[in-house]
Amino acid sequence: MAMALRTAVAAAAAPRGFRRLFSTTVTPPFNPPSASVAAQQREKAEPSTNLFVSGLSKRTTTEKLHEAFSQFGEVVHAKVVTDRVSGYSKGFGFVRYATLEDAAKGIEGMDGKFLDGWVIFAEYARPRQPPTPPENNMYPPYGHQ
DNA sequence: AGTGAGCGT
Repeated sequence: MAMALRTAVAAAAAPRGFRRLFSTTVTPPFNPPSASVAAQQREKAEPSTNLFVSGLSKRTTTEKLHEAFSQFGEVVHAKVVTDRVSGYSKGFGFVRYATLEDAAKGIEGMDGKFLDGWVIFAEYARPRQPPTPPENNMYPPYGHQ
């Protein structure tokens, strides 16, 4: 009985080692851009009229942001993100141009430039979160089925 | 906070 058991254990362990040998010969599948949403969030967003501006001075206001980016196109909306309770700037903001061409010129003209003594970064903003959460909160979370 | 990478009350 003891020998049969040891044989069974050895037979079960062997195939795992072979699988590793064969797995190295498998060609890795191509990874489309839509493979991982989380990884895509770390990459630069595709061209948009909306711009994400970071590296701002804490003293830079929405008006200053609007007027600085207006030199390179028609700004339809600009906003410095501030803390709701303290009211202080978080050091970044958003600028929306009227057209994609203006947005491109805005990046070319403002990215890496100085604003209020700080080097700012202008890039295309990522699409925002779903603005309309579905009505699926009527029932308590983690509740039983 | 005097904060210093980030994606919005």
